[in-house]
Amino acid sequence: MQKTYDQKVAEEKWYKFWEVNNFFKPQIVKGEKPFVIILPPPNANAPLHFGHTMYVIEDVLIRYHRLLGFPSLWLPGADHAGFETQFVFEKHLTKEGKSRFDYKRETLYKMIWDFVQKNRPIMGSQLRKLGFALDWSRNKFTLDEDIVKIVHSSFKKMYDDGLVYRAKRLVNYCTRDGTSFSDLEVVYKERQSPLYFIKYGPLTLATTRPETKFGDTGVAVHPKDKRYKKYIGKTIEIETVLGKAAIKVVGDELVDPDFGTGVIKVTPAHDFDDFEIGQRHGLEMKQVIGFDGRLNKAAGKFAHMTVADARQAVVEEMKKKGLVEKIDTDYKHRIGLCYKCDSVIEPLPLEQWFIKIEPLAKKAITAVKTGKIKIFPKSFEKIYFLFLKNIRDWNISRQIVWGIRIPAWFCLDCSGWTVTGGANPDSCQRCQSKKINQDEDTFDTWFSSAQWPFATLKTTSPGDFEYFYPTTVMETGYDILRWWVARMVMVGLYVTGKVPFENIVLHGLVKDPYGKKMSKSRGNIIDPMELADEYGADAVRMALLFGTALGNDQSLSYPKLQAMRNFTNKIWNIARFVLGFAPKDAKRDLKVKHKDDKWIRDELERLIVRVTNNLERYELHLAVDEIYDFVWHKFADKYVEKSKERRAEAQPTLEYVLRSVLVILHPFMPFLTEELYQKFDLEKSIMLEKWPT
RNA sequence: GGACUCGUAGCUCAGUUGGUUAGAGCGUCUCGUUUACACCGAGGAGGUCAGAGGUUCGAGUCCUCUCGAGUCCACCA
Repeated sequence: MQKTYDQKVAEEKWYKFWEVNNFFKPQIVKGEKPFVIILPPPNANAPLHFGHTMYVIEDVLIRYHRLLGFPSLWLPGADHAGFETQFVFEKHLTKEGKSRFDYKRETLYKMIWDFVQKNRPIMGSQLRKLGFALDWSRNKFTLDEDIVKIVHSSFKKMYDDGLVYRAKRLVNYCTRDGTSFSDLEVVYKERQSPLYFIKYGPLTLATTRPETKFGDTGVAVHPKDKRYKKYIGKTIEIETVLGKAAIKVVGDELVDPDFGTGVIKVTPAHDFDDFEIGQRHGLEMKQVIGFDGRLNKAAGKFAHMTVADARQAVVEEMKKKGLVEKIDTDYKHRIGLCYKCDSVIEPLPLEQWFIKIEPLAKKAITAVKTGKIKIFPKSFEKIYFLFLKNIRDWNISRQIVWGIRIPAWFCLDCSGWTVTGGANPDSCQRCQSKKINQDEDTFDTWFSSAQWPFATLKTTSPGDFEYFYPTTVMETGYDILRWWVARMVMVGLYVTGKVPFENIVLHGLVKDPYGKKMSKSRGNIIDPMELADEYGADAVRMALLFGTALGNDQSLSYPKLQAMRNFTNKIWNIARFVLGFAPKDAKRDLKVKHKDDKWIRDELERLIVRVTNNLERYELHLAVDEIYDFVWHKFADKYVEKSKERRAEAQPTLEYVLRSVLVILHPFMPFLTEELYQKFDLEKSIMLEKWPT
């Protein structure tokens, strides 16, 4: 045996070997329960980041269950990640002096598609580099045609069941570019603008936007504000520039009693906070600014003015009527600007698709309460329940191109909608008019990813869904428990009638060595692939598991990486010692007589029990700790040392323990263990071994 | 503002349902150049488990409060 372990050679050699021999493909055995994990699909737009290395937990579970003899499937895929991908792509366009508005919808979509396809092989090779036992023959993408079909049909089912409705929701709209923008695209800047103190009947309120007052449908104060408590729930008479009006006063926590006078006007159609307040108190939404950036006829004589002109005109008129108490000209606040043209972003109400989520949420709560789904660590159940109990209807429309287009057609004649399972209708379902246009919007990315467990299995091999669904474990970061995991439960239950997975396993975040979140803007991103090159994939895997309890965050630790690299070296050298002994000299007497042999075999037995128990509870860090301690301090330091005095007699035990250790360690360190296992000349892969009991 | 997590040896973190002298890795100190390994071995030092109070025969582990760190949500993915 070589003096040192060459991890690079081993990593490439064995992954190819496993893949070529189809070891990652499960053998379907009817009647036998399979073990199934669907890989949380990484965003297809970028290489893997450190968060993705936590997939190692899934790999350990998959490899462990394969050794136990379960037909085990780990299904890979990629997510189109709507907003984020389009945003990243536009940054590339900007570098070339272009923007998304230079292209037609279809062209833009195709360009992003190509951009994403270019990245996908990189991602694939990275997942391989880390040794992940993924069944590549079942690889899926959220925009695969067959997946899209399923997403469409789920939407249709919801629509037919009356779970889908249209409602207005505010979007960031640039009236100059004539389009809406995602939050990522809005640039917030500090601006100085006059703060007007305006008389509203008995009250005085402060606002920077007097021109939107025609859209006011309420006045809000803090519910505990003693000054105004008596007005809450009452309707007050106010004098306005357009004459007398009546308006309701509501109490809402959102109001800051210390700001201005502690009274704000509520304009649900033109302010995000006001929209929230309006929703809570059932206030009407009255649009006064149009998509052309001008006031509409609700503004009376101010109609057709631009927002800026109207503001001045309204203030002048108010001054004349004595409605302006004072003007604070020093007021500074953050204002949203269009990242492209620097215009002020106008929050405007746009009709969008919503899903009535409460009935689905109730079933998702029950699934966990009754134990059909278990959450590890259990403490996350609280968050899960809290989210589902307070859930609000799900807005699934997105005003972007990169995504699955919503299969709904609007009729210009009867204003009705025709929703299909994807097919293009030739006429309106309601009035048979041919004048129909498909909705421009695409689905929220989470709407498709919420269907991932069944959408994937329904579109791989025939019979897959019936055999592998419900899946066994959904393992992912706790940060997307609500956005993704809870929604998978809801939509999965709704569409298939079954839970999408039986266990939810949540891991924590990987932060930089100083405990800070890794992010591009901080510039503290560490490439996991570089570390895998330096320390070896096995060591990186172990370092991620060692010493971090499930669900807890960890800071990347170089000492830990070193320790695990040293551990690989230790095992390599134990093997060198054990296998370096000429086998012909060994007494093949398997009867254990010596107390040392008995001791180490007992210890091994105990280790197996503990590791097995810890794996069953998803306590991987404890399993790793047990193995580390056994291998280094019991096997190497004690048994191997003492065996030197009676080498021939100890040889069978040395070999036996080493081989068992390799099998136990294989889920954690697949490359090293395969490399060493091969030295036993057993002419098979360690992946075909049995988990010792 | 709401919720959650964390605060245990110099550093990074473990410590299942409360139960004997609180553990690991790294670092540190002493010794050791024994042919598996210096990416090593033998041994040692180091903690009033953030603070205060409470429940209990017994608390790092449960409850309350205080202080500190971080994350999520409140707008969005």
